[in-house]
Amino acid sequence: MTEELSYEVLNHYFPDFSEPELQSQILANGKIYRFPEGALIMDFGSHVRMLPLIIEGSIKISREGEDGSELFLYYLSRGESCTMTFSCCMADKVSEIRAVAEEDTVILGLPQRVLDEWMMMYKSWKNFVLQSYDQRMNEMISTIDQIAFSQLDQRLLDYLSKTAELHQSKEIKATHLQIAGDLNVSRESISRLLKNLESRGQINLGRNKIVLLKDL
Amino acid sequence: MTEELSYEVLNHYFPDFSEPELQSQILANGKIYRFPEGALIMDFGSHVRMLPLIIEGSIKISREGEDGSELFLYYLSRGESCTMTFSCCMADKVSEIRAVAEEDTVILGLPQRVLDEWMMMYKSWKNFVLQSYDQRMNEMISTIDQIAFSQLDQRLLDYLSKTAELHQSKEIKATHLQIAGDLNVSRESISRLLKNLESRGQINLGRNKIVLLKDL
DNA sequence: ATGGCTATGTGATTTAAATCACCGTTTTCG
DNA sequence: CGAAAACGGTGATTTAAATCACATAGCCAT
Repeated sequence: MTEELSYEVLNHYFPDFSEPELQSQILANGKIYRFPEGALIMDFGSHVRMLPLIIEGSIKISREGEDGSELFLYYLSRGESCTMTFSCCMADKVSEIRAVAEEDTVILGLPQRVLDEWMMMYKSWKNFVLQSYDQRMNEMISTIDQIAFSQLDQRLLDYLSKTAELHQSKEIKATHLQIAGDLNVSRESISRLLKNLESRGQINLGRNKIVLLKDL
Repeated sequence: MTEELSYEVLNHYFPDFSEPELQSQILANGKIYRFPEGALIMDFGSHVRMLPLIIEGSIKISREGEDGSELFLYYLSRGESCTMTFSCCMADKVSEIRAVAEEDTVILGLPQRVLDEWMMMYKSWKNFVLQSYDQRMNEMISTIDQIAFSQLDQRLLDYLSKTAELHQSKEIKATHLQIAGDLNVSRESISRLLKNLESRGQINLGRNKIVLLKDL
């Protein structure tokens, strides 16, 4: 959490940015930002003029319905970037999504201006951007699959395992209400399904806490 | 439907490809393919080595659930391209989606090899690719919104208006079963909702046919 | 026209999840 | 400390849509 921007940091978290010139450009133009857990990094409708690359920590991306309810889309973690933001910057549009720091998070912000220029100058930058798009596209498809084709119990299991994997821990720190919000369903449904999983020996429940037993 | 590949055709349908050199490259490397209405252009799991640009007609893109059921994602029409295919080509992966000709369709196929090269050579190509990603990303978000936040009646109305707009006609040629398939719901639900819309004076129903009155 | 598809209409029943209405328990904060 | 808020559990009821079970209507081919 005390990272300063340097060649070492850059090489460590983004080893794919291979061109030395790109590296100096990033160092020259990038700026480090820190967000404590829970901080709102970007919200629906806000203008963004900076692309965040995640150095340390992770970010939860979600979408808002008309009535203000929320839907979890995906997590971003170290070495990744926010493609939706890239789109926004390029087209100078307003954000379609909300980004909240899932843990204490350090990001490297790159100014709007350079993002497009670099596409035609540095192969590894271009590859990074295209790969990000591809990843996010696939996340979205998988989210659609879940909502359209799966029952709630499957969605819940998937959510639990994604979250456990992100934090590299079998113990998930969350309330039933938060989970229900992320999946855009009722709290009671989640409570009942969790109780069910517990009685089947798949998880242990505690206050603000869910422990996955076995491999989910 | 008798288009041959030429500068005129290219300039007409893809006026944004402004660099003369890019234009000759496209003419040199592109190949025209024709698909009759209903033809399967690409299927889940198939390998694609070509990016289709749509010259004439339109294509319906959908996603398949594990049980074989289908979900409509979006239409592509003239001047557009299939971003999902671009991703596949770049990463040499297998198709995640199905593409079916919605009408008689002419596409310009570009070989895998050139797609990436051109990104750093021609600004207008790079812009086209990034814009396509952005558009598709937004379509996906909107699909997610629909499934997650809307009731079936809203989804149906949205589907009907998208389809009417695509074909530039208030008359939609489809059976209730097809619509139900696209929305991944039961045929009976669609029949009942349509009957309802009819009784409220919003549409007229005929065999294999739905006519939108007013503006959807 | 007759018999056989395919499309549509509609009632009855079941189902997954939402909603409503409460509990008691744990945590937080004035 | 004690009150209020947050968290979690659980029954009862309602709801949107699926499913089941037919009926009827239009279309096509011999």
